[in-house]
Amino acid sequence: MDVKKAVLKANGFDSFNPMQSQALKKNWEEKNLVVAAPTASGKTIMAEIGALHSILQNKRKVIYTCPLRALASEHYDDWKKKYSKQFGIRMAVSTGDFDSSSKYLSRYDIVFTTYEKLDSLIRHRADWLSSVGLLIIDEVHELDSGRGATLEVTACKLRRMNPKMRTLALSATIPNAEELSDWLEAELAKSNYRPIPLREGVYFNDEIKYANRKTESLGDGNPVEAIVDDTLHKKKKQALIFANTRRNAEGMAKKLSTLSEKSLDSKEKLALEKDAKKILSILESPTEQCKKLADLVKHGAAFHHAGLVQKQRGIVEEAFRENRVKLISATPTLAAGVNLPAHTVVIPSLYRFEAAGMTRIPVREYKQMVGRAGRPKYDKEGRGIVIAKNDLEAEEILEHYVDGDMEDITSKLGIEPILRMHLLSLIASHFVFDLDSMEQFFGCTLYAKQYGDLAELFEKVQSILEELEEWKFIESDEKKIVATPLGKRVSELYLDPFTAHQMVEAMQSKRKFSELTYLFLFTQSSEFRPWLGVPKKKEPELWEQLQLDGKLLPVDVEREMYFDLNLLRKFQSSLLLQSWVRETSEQEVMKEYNTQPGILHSKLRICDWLAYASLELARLLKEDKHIAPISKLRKRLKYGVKEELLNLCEVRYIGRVRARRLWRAKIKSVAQLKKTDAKDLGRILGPGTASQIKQQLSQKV
DNA sequence: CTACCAGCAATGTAGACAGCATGTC
DNA sequence: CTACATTGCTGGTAG
Repeated sequence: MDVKKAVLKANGFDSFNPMQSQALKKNWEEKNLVVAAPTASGKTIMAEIGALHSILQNKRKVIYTCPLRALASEHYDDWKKKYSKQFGIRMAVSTGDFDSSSKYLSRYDIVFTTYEKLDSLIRHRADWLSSVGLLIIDEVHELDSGRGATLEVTACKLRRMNPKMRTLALSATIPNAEELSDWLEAELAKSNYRPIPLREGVYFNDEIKYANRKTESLGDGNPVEAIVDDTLHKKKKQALIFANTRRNAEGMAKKLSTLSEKSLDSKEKLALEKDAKKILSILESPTEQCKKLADLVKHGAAFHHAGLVQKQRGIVEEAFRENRVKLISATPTLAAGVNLPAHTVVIPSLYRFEAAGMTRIPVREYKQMVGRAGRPKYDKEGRGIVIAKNDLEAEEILEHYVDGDMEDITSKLGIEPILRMHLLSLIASHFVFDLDSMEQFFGCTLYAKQYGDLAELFEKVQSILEELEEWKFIESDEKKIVATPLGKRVSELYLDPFTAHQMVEAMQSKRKFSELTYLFLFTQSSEFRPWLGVPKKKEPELWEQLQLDGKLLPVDVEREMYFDLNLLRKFQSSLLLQSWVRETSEQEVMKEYNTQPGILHSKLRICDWLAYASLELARLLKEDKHIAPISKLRKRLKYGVKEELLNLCEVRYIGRVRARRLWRAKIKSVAQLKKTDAKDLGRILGPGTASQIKQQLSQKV
């Protein structure tokens, strides 16, 4: 069977594009391969060919790994549609989000994971991993990011476990791609090809100056409005605007909604009304943000950022894909996230706030955003336009961003807190058991390739080892290093060893624990970062409360207030959670803590994981007194309820709102619920829900 | 004395991965 | 370091 032909057919193409032909000339069937090409150049086709070849020809499993859960499931859906039935290929997703129970993963031919989940699978010693024939690493340039060390270590682990495994890495067009292919002992295929031509330009003084220095005049007025007006009305296309803050994204969408409204026909308006309604119905009661978004969507505009709940993001994305929503104004969520191209991409500012203050974004990120321009099958070309403040800046942007090279990729393995976590996992999984094996392992990293000298790294490693030993996660003598059972569990739970140490210390202490003690234990961890911001105005009040509640916290407040710059933010984060489990309405929580639904949800998710992890540690350490309180707290966090409602929440279709409503109607337990007449129940919860619940309760008996 | 406003200072700022076992309003 | 929009405060002025 000809794999190449099959892939072409599945994608509806007659022939390969120049980038793909070039890559296929390499010895991809035998050797490792790095493909460095622009976003949307059809790199995935290479992955598909590689995967099919490995499964059908070599009868070996494939792992596809990438930085985002959404990306993993997007590819899963797509590949499943194209190949699953036709070739009898079994596929599964394994991310923290959606897990096809790890045990059964061995039955599948392709497993889609995130870098972290793949690492976690290795930590859990999934034995099928050693029968993998091909590892596909998407977005390898992520090696340079904060999560790069995880990818680096994970790739090294898997390659060492599995010397016969081949590696296929897909990268942006970075200048030092050779270095990367050297590290992976791979062939390199580098290309600048784009199926849909991209015209990059800079807007200033009512005109766009393109890379070839040709210009296009637009109407005058506000730059973004002029470009969007041109895109929506003159060209009848869609626009994507990348704002640098959430507030900007919302403001921009609002300002531009008068433009998008003009390009809607009555059918679209009708469908948008439905979208708006859906957006409003997702939370227990619509927050300000929901109303704002719903209102904009009616006008064919939307914003998109992490403050939105996943489902709302999904609605916006779908409405854009189906061309009802004409413009989206988004933060970088959309640049690296799901594939949502638009004819024209506008970048109002290349600056973004970071720890160091306002800084200009890397060229790589600019290319990432601009790469979203041009919808396959709809557009003949795409446009990526930056707004400049003056002539000088316009020219400078053309040089540095449009014509410029992306930054080199450098290993981030040396970052200490992350190194600490991976070092423990290496020991726990027996990749490292003495100094020799340690040198061997780190010798295979990109870090070693780039820095040559490992002395500096080993100095850090040495001090980390001492720490880990002090915390009783490892034991070592002259000859060997081994992980303790505690250390092994910490590695499996995927905790930062320091977090685990703090949990252990606190739980083994004599202190009394209250709800807030546990919550702070979770929020103080590095996993919880970033902590909620504390408005200056609120600071004095919060310090005062910290003095009052200080005794409840598992830290020495008197001391930490001088050493820990984030103490107040951690404290406030734990108050947010406390407020949630005390049944403050979502709307009120948002207002009081100046946050957004999407943020609350993601924090709750993290907290649930930390709570589970602390529970596991308590079990292992036989600190039984913590088991019941943490279990209870976990459930309360899940539902956002006081303890008294937990019983009712056990029932499906009953969450925080309905449980409280029942309680007020004097129905306080499942037992009482069973005794309640269906009609009475209907009066409290509505007839539909009542019958669903009744049905469920009768089945359980 | 008060209502109002220009002008300037202060303020705040993106995203997202990990465990485990199944079902919200 | 290389931003910028929004909010809040101050002091001045007109009425």
